[in-house]
Amino acid sequence: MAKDRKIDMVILGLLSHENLTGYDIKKRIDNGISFFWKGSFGSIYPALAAMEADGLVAKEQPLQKENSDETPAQSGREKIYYSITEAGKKSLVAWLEDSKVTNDLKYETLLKLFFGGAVDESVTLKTIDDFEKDVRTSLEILKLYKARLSKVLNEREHVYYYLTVSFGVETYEAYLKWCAEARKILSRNK
Amino acid sequence: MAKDRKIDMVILGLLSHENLTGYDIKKRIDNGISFFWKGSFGSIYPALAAMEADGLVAKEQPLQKENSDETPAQSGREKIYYSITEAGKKSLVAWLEDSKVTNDLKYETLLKLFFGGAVDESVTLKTIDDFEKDVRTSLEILKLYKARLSKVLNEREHVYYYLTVSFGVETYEAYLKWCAEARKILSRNK
DNA sequence: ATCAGCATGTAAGGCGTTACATGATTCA
DNA sequence: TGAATCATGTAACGCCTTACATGCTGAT
Repeated sequence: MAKDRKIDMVILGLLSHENLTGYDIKKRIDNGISFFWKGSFGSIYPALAAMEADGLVAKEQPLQKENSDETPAQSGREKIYYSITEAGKKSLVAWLEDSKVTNDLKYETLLKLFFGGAVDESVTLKTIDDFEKDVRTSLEILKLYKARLSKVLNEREHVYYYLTVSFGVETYEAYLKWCAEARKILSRNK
Repeated sequence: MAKDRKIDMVILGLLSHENLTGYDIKKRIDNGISFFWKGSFGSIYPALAAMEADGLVAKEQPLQKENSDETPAQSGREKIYYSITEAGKKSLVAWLEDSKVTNDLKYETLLKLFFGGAVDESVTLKTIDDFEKDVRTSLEILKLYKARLSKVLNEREHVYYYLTVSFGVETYEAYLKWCAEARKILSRNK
């Protein structure tokens, strides 16, 4: 009930660095933070519209094309850049300073594991293998990011990105450790 | 769009062990698997009703009270036990065997960290401290569970529960390790 | 020429939360 | 007597996903 759309904060946070289009925002989410947050066009565009109405973001005036004497429209899909307003910055800071957080985790993998008693052990082992494969792939990418970022840690802006990636590496390595243990225990009990 | 209500599987999984009321189901979720899955009454009761209509679960005939000559109703809130049907078991197994899983993680803590550049470092350090406090509390409980369960690992039914708890312990310990690292890096850059 | 990627948006509908309504029983 | 816990359910509403609609641009 309480207005709680976190996607708003993601957008404001990204816009606090640079002006972006809705499409850009989607790419930033997918490439940078997708391992702990997701967002779809169906949530981004409506959020941008709502926040513009609330004065938290503003459409950037596109540069006037000099060699056009007619109406500036007529083009189909044109980029719309958004910027964060002062009110938007205040809203972002208020959220950052609010100590209330909800970390909402839904591991379907663990759910399947928890109810593994209803099927043959091989089914559960397959679930673990699939999970492990995904984790290995993601972990490699995260490690690349981490290595790259560790070289520019002196620049303050990169520290926060580095720390989230580092979080990913730590948890994913814990996942792998657990996968090995789980496989051992399940095999032992055969 | 595709019918994908995971709460159904949680309920079917729990009912595959024993007959339960909606209230019991809520308690099982809260006490046993809340660190990787959540469920509210507002989702449990409608799911039970829908699954009963679909023949996946059935209302258990409550035992007839012997010393009641009148209509068996008249009592206000009476427990309603549900059992899993054969169709329900099939549905549960089909889900367990389906290799498609989605682990949906939303860490608001990491989101706040990622955008920490917009506020003073002390704010971000506070976010980390709060997170760490929660993790420590939960970890202690998980460790108790793990110790208790490790003693009954020979009984097959406990293995799956043990493994999910073990997952929790591994990841929570990784969280703590990360908290220490994060604090160090943030302080260093002051 | 056609496909992938760029780009913005809407529509339908599922899923889930919070708050509310109701009432019994147990315990301090 | 009053609070907490047990117990079932509904109502309102918010958030998000998926699929669809539309069309440009650049590379193969």
